[in-house]
Formats: sequence, C-alpha cells, structure tokens
Amino acid sequence: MAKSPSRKPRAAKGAAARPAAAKPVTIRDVAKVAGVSAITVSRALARPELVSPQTRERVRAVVARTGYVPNVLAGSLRTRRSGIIAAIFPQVSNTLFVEAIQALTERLREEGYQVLLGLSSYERREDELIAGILGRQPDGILLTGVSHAPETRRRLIAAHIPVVETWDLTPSPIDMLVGFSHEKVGAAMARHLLARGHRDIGLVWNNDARAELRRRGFLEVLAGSGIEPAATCLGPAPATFPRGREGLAQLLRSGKRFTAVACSSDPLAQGVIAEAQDRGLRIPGDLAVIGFGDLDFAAHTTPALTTVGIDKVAIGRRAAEMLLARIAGREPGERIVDVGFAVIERAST
Amino acid sequence: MAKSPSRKPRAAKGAAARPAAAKPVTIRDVAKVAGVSAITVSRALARPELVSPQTRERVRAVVARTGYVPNVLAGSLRTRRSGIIAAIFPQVSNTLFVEAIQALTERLREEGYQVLLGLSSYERREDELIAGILGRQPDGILLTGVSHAPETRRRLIAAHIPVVETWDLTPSPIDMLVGFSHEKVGAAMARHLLARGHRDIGLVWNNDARAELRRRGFLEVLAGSGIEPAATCLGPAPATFPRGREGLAQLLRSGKRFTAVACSSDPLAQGVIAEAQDRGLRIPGDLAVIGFGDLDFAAHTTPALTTVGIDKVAIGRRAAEMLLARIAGREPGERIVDVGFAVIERAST
DNA sequence: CGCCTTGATGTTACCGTTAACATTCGCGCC
DNA sequence: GGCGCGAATGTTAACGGTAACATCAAGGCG
Repeated sequence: MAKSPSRKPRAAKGAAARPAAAKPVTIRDVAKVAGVSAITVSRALARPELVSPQTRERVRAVVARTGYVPNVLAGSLRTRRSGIIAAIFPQVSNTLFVEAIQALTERLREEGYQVLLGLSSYERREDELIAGILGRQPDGILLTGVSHAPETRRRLIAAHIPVVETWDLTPSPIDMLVGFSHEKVGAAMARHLLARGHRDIGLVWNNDARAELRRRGFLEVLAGSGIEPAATCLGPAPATFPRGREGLAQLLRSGKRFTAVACSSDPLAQGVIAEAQDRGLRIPGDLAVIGFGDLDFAAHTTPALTTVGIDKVAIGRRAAEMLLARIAGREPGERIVDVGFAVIERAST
Repeated sequence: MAKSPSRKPRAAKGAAARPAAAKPVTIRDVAKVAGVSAITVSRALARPELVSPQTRERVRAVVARTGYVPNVLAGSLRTRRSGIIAAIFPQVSNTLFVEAIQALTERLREEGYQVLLGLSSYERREDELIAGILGRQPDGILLTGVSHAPETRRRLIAAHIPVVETWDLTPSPIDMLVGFSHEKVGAAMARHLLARGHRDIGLVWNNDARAELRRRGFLEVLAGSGIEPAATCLGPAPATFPRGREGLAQLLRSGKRFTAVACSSDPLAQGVIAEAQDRGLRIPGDLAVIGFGDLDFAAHTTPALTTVGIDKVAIGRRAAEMLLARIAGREPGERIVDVGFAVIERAST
C-alpha cells in the first residue's frame, strides 16, 4: 500500500534560499554573553529582586541586544504553570459573551495570564475541544453553561485545576459557578407582560440551552395564570435582527391574535419591532415587545426596548477572581455566585 | 542519599482536606502498564500507522483506562511545533472581525491548530502583547492592520514564523497579507453619493486607523469635485447604534444643511436612520444614508441599508490557508491578496 | 544461503527552562 | 577569632514528551 499522497507532514527542505530559521537565542546564549549562569539570567528576568542590580542590568542589556525571547513552553513544563486560562464559549457573535470575555481577559492579563479562547460552536464538540485544551496544561478553565457531557466532567475533575462554569446556575457545579437563573428571567419577563394586562402573547425565541430555560420559566408563569402562548416561533442560534423580523412574520401568518411578543434576545426584539412598524403596528399600542440582554442599542431604539439587563462584566470579572483565588491556593469567597438580573422597563411594553 | 522517596513536600498552607493534586499520568506510566516503551505509546497516539494493530489497541485501552492526557507543552518543546496560531485583533465586539475569526479558527482546527486570540484593545498594547505571545512559540501569527511599531516588526521577523497581516493593504507587508483597500472603499462610497446627486454630505465616522483611511479616500473624491463635507462627527471606536443616533443629532445641531450622511460602519448608519426617522426625516427622500460592512441587519432595516460588503469569511480563510502553506514549507500562491469589496445599493440612498 | 529491505519496537539524548540544593563571600556580633 | 546568617550566584537534575538512531525478526531475491 503506497503512502497516502494527501498527508505530507515532512515537507522537503523546501525553498533552498530560505533563511533556514536561524537557531533561536536561548537563555544559555544570553548567560554566556553576560558572563553569568543560566539560572541567573532566569532570575534576573523573572525575579529581579534576587539578583544584584549590576548583574540585573548587565543581563537586561544582553537580552535587549540579542532579542532573546524566553521559551514559555519550556518554563511551563518545569514549573507546571502554563499561565494560560482556557475559556470555552459557544460563539463570539453574541455580544453578551463578548463583554464578559473582555472583562475576563482584562482582569487575567493584569495577573499575567493569557486567555485561550475555545469556540464550541456545536454542543458535541465541547468534549473534544476540552480534551485538546487540557493537554496544553491550562491553569484554569472557564465554561459557558452548566450542562456538560459526563466524560467532560470526569476529565475536568481529573485535571485537578480550577473550573468556573458561567451564565447559568445549578446546585451542583463541577467546581465553581457564576451566573444567574434563566428560569427566573423567563418568569420575570412573563410576569411583566401579565402585569401590563397582556393575555395573548407570542414568542420569538431561539433554541439554545439557556434560552430554553428562560422559555420554561416564562411558560410556567403563564401556565400559573392558565394561559398558553398564542403562538411560538422557535429558531436556531444565533439570534439576529433578520430572524426577529421573520419571527414576527411567522407569528402573524399563524392567524392567531396576540398583543405582546416576548423575545429570547434583544436583536430578535429589534427585528420584531422593525417588522411590526413596517406593517403599521404601533408599539406598544398594538403590540408590546420585550427582549433580553440590554444590549447597547436597547435604550436607543424607537420606542426604547423593554428588556432584561445582565451584568456581563461582573460575570467575567467574578469568574476571573474566583479562578485567581483558587490558583493562589485561597478559597474563593463563595463557590456559587448569582449575579442576578433586572427587568428594565422602557417604552416598548 | 538517604532521601525519602516520598514526593510532594506540599506547602503547609492549603486546605488540609484538598485532593493534593495527584501526580498526573505520564506517557511512561501508560507505557509501563501496556508493557511497551514510551516511544511506542507516543507513536500509537500520534502516528498509529507506525505501530502494529495489536499494540495500538492495547495502548489505546490503557490510555482510556488511565485517563492519560498527553502534555502538549512537553511535546512542543521537543518538536518545536506548538500547534498554536496567534491572532491579534483590536476588539471582538466588531462583528466583521468575529466572522473572520470564526472562519480562521474553523479552518485551522481542521489541521489541528489552536487559535490563541490576543486582544490589543489599545494600540500601545500590541507590542507588549506580541512579545508575550511569541514566547509561547506560535507556529504562525495573524495581525489586524498593517501599521505596527518598528519594534514589533523586528520581533516578528526575528521569530522566523509566518505572519499574515489582514484587513488592509500595503505594498510592504511584514510577510504575507490579505485585505482590501480602505481608501478605495471610502472613494467608492463618495462616488456613490455623488452619482446620486448629493453635494451636501455629512459624515458620522469613527477614528480607528482603518476608518481614517476610508475617510481619506472619501474626502479625496469629494475634493475632486470641489466639495467639502458639510459637517463631520468623529467618535472613538467601537461604532455602535447609539453613537450613530448621537452622531446625526450633532450634525443637525451644527445647523449645516446636508442631504446625505456617510457612516464608517453599519451600526452607526442604523443609528443615524433611527434618529432621522424619529425627527420625521424621510429616508432617502430627505436624507440618504450609506454604511460599511454589510452586517446581517443591513438588508433588513427599513429602508434597507446601502452599504459596502466585505467578504470577511474569505479574509479569515485565506489567511488560514496562507499560514498553513508557509508552515508546510510551501510558498503561498500570492503573498498579497486583495479580497476587494462591493458597494451594495439598497433603499437608503 | 547470505544480503538487503521493511516493519515493529527500543535506547538515548535532548528540547529550554527552573526547582532544589550547594557554594561562596562579606558582615555583624559575642 | 569563630560563628551564624543572608545575599548572590552556581550546579544538577528534572519537567514529559519525541527526534534520531539502533536493534531485531521476518521475508524477498539473486
């Protein structure tokens, strides 16, 4: 059997005239030039207070001159600290996540950690992704959501590193948790609409795991008043403006009557409003609309959007703090943090 | 040496009842259990075709049973291949970037590479960020933009790894390049408005480096017709819906007359439209609006937004291809790729 | 039948850094 | 003057893989 032609891991030496990747400068090269031992260079860079000022200066000069860049991989291997925190998100197209990522990254960078972002677009990829990432010896892991394959759980526990789950609540996290109750959010949205006198309610929703929790909370409250939603349009993530338009169009096509539409996220709500206005419906007169997320535009649409606000930055920062605490050997104040949420009443309902 | 064979002296501080981080399973542990040498385990996992089926199976079983996770750091140190591609972006809140990131990540993952995302929110951080990342021995780097500190250039060249710059063009990239001409985009936007008969034009723009290039192209074309913009509102990134509203409000406060507004990005344009409609202006009758980016909502606003479309996915994927080619020792087809753009005429102009 | 080839596996050393322990030296103090 | 001590620096040996080369048995072939 001839060798597969597709795989070519060992390319020939390639373009002959290539620079040939000069052997990189190592700590020993620097040491030799500076007339000290390797360990002294290491100290001068990592723990300068252990080295005399003159030596420190001499080493720094040589480093600058030679362009020495320490090989973090080698250092990590020896110290067993990679300086990497892995963060797994289902998507970065979701503005909510983005803000949390930014806060997390910022805080961790202050402490010298780098964030390795893993995108698990599809549920079943999460395990594979995490398996690959654990080999990189992260010092901590942040997960989005609380439902993970049992295999994933096992792996993470076996890895003996701090784990923070986010964006949701559960009484039994793998390790630590910072999030809020999506069911309560859904319930609050429903209560808000009921309080406004709505009885005929449509849903434009998407079907990711956490949105489904919000929907459950929403439906339970409705059911408590003996109400079923008039119509529901359920689509796949991500939730976008055009999907919101299409969602309302579908609800209207159903022929059912409704005076309010609840949406699983603000872009959907924005789309619903646009579609409604195009059809001459007045908001909130003819149709009330409520969203989720309080994204930047929510306060500035016409009419301004009633929605549910989440402190995304707090999630990112708290998660960072908890990981840092654990890494440092301290116990985090609480293992489970509920950041809560707030219904923000604006003009659209 | 009468040293006790016991391991961990264990810092006296930690919680007494903690698991004490059992020593992780190494390749030698697996080898011992499977009754083979370490290198055979290594081969069974990384290049199974070199190992007999029986051995392969035996090793796999032991790996599964012990939960062995190869230490990628150690492997990378020896092979000098980290399997990491670093990608530096100024922000992830920009949808354009997000789509490119996603395409890049996807393609690279197919080849077994992991993307290390670096966020250089502030210009001056880029160098620092890259310095830190180079120590992780990435196999390639993607940069956003083409203007970098000289120190950064030097470092990257010294690192002897493939570099792709993106989102812009320059005749002298560090290594490879895939982007488009922002000046031409600006010029095309201006030409579009001029062709529609507009002579009094306002700008709602933001001031990141590439937006400035688009503005320059825009102004040059106007100047070619002896025109200056009626008014300009220049704000900091990121470009958001509320900033668009505020932008138009400012232009109107200036008292200048204008029949069209050009925006440096679609969210700004959407905000401008919202503000205009709130003030009873008809679009495009009283005011024409053009944006940039062709984000998902652009085709679905009312009226639909005239904008400039960029093939973000192509940027991500081409960049990935170029890096992969270089890593494999092949020359990329072209070192400089212009993905172009297209003015998409819709109802708002 | 001996030589060469191929496939399967093993041995050794090394990747670049730093933990752990060792050494040296100067200085204060009894 | 001897001792202890801390500051500055050095030596050695990992960390956990895999490249490079070595070994060995089984077969092909003139």
